[in-house]
Amino acid sequence: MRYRRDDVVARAIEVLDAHGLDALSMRRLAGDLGVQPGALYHHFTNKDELLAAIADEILRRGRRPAEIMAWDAELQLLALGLRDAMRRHRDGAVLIARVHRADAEALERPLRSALERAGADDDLARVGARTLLRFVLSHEDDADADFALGSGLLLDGLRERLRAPR
Amino acid sequence: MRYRRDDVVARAIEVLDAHGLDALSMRRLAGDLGVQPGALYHHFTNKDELLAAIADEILRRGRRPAEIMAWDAELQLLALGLRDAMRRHRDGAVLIARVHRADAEALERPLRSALERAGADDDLARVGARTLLRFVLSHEDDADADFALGSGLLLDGLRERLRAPR
DNA sequence: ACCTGAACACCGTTCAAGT
DNA sequence: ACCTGAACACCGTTCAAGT
Repeated sequence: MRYRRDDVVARAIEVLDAHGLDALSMRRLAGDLGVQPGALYHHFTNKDELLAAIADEILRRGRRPAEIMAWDAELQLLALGLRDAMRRHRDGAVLIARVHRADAEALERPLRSALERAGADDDLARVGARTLLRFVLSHEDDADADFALGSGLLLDGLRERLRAPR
Repeated sequence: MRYRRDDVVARAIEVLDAHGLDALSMRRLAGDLGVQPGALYHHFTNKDELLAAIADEILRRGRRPAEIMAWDAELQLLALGLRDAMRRHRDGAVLIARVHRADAEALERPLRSALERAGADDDLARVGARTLLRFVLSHEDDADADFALGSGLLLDGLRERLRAPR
């Protein structure tokens, strides 16, 4: 049995969906692949790197093409796309939030640049993007209506500040 | 060596502060107390219950007396108090966020009732409280200015909806 | 009421050696 | 390039038995 890195990630996502993040151990995954635990360390230097690769793949699958639209509609679309991607997998939000703690930059960038194009200064763009992102990551289990209301609150706050740009 | 539940919690908080949440294992804590691992299960049915007791104690120490004030000032004060309490301990936010996932009710209640007194309907009070709480829990490491800006965004959004209560 | 001793069923990680 | 075999240093939890 011989695998490439991508095969391992794909199988890891299957284990995640079938049994959850708690069950996704290096040993369990190795056993599932019919391979010794140590073999995984040929593909990943440690478990965190495996989890990061899983998060990448989940987000890659959920990515939508960029469009030209108003900043608040774009922000809403980005947030919804992220929510959809992470909800496609068991424990998806917990996994992505965990990886995001190690590397916040990649996920925040598109949100931040949308705010910058709307005229937000550096602080507002950075904090606005971060706040919205963390909101999305922490609302996996909420009803769609609650999600809409909560993100609406944030967008209202942002509109308030962008309406009169000093 | 004989301990009561409170002694164990107090010592657990010391281990947390000195070595972090990752190092806070049942075995490590038992060793620190000079006791066998199994002894801890006389005081707590499992590790989650120990963590919940730690979170309780941290929040209890940080609690402030209620005052009569405007709803938005009260919300701000509650958020700041929670932030202060959790920042007094290493990994405090991660710990409390984890416990909060199991029991959201207790932490959200004071925020929700402040919003209800301000005239918010059930949905707005529930979602507003939850959003603000999760914001606080996910911003442990942020600068004070970023925290103020981010919570300001949320409060603006709430004010917008409470100004014209239908 | 609180603890010991000992076990059960797991973890992540390393590394020489094999193909 | 990818894997085996085997080890190291850990986990959480249970439970009969002791004081």
